[in-house]
Amino acid sequence: MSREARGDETYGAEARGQLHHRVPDLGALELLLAVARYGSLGAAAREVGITQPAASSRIRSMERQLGVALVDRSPRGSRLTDAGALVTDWARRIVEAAEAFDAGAQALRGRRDSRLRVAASMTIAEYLLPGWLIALRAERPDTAVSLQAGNSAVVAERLLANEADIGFVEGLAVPDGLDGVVVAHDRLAIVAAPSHPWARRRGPLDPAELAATPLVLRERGSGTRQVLDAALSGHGGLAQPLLELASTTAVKAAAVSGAGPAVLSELAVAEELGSRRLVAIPVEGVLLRRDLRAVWPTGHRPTGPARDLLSLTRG
Amino acid sequence: MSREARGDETYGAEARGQLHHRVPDLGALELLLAVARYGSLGAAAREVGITQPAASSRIRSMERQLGVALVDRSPRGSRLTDAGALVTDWARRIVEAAEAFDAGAQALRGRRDSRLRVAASMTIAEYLLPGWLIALRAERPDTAVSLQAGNSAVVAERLLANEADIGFVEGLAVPDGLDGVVVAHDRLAIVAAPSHPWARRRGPLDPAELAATPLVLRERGSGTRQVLDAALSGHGGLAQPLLELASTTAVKAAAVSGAGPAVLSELAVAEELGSRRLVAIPVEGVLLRRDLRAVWPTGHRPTGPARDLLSLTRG
DNA sequence: CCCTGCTCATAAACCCAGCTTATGACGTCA
DNA sequence: TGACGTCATAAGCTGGGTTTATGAGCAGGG
Repeated sequence: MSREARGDETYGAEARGQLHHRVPDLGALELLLAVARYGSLGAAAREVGITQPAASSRIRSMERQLGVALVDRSPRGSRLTDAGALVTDWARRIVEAAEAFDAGAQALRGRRDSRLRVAASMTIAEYLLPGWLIALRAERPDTAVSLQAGNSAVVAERLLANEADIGFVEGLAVPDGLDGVVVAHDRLAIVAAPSHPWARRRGPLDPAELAATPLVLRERGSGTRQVLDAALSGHGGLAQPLLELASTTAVKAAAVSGAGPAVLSELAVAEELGSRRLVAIPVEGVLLRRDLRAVWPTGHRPTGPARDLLSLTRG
Repeated sequence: MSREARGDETYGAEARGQLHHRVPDLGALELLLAVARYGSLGAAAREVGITQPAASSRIRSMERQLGVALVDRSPRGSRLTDAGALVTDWARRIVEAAEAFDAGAQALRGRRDSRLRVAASMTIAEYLLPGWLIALRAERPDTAVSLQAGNSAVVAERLLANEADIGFVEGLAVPDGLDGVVVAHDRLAIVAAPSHPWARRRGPLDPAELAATPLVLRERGSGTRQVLDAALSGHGGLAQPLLELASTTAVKAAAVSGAGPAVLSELAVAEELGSRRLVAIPVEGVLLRRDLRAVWPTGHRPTGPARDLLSLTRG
């Protein structure tokens, strides 16, 4: 019983999880980007390593799938239609996410004998490192990178055992035995669904009010939770949480669906803020800021590839 | 001559454009997310509408492809490994980009008889609208949306001809015959590669210095170019551009590769700023801000689905 | 203690999407 | 008019991902 195409009048909860039926696969999207760059199906085909008929057929089936003409064919080449340009822009974002995935996955697989061995905390590995690795690949294409993710203690241990060349940690202090520099900041953002009353406030929130309000939070012991506890200890301490969830994603989902205000790393909610699925609530006079640092064993400043990476993260 | 797997020691310029050989396809990524949610291969399989053996095989081949164990199998279910959790986070970003693509593409295809007909400027259609459509689908799953992208004049024309129910424009003024409200702001950002001297400045840039410096820009007549011209007209006017390029993407690429400072919508460079592939240069005393407005024919405040959408964009 | 029910793995057969090669039609330009 | 570029069409092959059928391992209850 093959799954047949449903009519598309309605998408309930089931819509999620069937995306690959309605979104062209990565190969097709890469092909589309190549067509945009080269203005020719044949040239694009060459670029992605297939033949011209294959490219022609693939673009055509993508147009059928989307129900939109993407390309204006002419004997002198092919240009994107207006709709095609828009689709290509959206496609580019998928491909960029795939590049980040690839860079990260490659490092994750990288064996211990890589030229550059990185140890990083979860937040950094998740949000920042892929971008850095892409930049590094652009500048030094032959640097093989391996990545080990873990908390500050793990990072320190790896560095001190000379099993990593450079580390990245988030936290209030630099672990013993390590030197470091701040490479970025991770502010905690108070976020709520746009429908929440806080989203309509004129002025910033009072710290005491924040502390007194039940929030959606990560469980006790998580990094963000620690920073929040510390910041609000002088304002009466944190109220009983509204929800305690195990993952950043779960917290985000709860906030988006309107369960209540949540506190999350700015890095984690950047996209939701941009599209206004969430709104940031300013708070007055509390420092919800956490330093992200590159670290190395005291006295052993990074050299070689590690230095290349470090210089990327600081500009 | 089949393309055989190259050794992966080195990736030069050719790495781009072969992503789909190293990144699992969307179906596999969705399956992985489902495994993360349900903690079971079989349940995940059911969720995405395939059988358990298919899921098992697919996860296994994904692990082979990435060279990393993603899932810890046990007779009581399956949990992600540490590496698997990281991979899943990266995968989620691809899937989210695919959701935005899908929401946009669906609207692009939508016929004129859709319940909600939207006309939007390019910047808004490209960056903001997909997120809004996802949110709208979450709240009103049965609202069929159609999208027409075009400049302010096109948007106005559609609205006045009653061929669109709501419009979105970017620009200095509201077109004649329309009413509107500001739903977001689009600041122009001065950006440069982290290696550029401006990235190391202590203080903000002087407007006159900005005006006097050759920049990488969109061609004359583009929206961002107009705003920039207007803002700097009082400071000696814009210098001869360093490069004039036809697309936002091309400008971004030039800036990232270090050609020189560029001026782009904040929306267009948010991701690059996050990963520090580009750095924003603050400028003093110039208003590089552009309002993004929802608009409708004077006197015809949006009702029904259009009103739902409008309320999403404003909170 | 064994049975039932959950888990995941393996094996064999099948199907179709996308590939290649070969060819053709259409425009443009010298 | 002929050469070169474009894209389209047709026929045949291949392989990845699917299905069904089956088995093995572990947990908990009668």
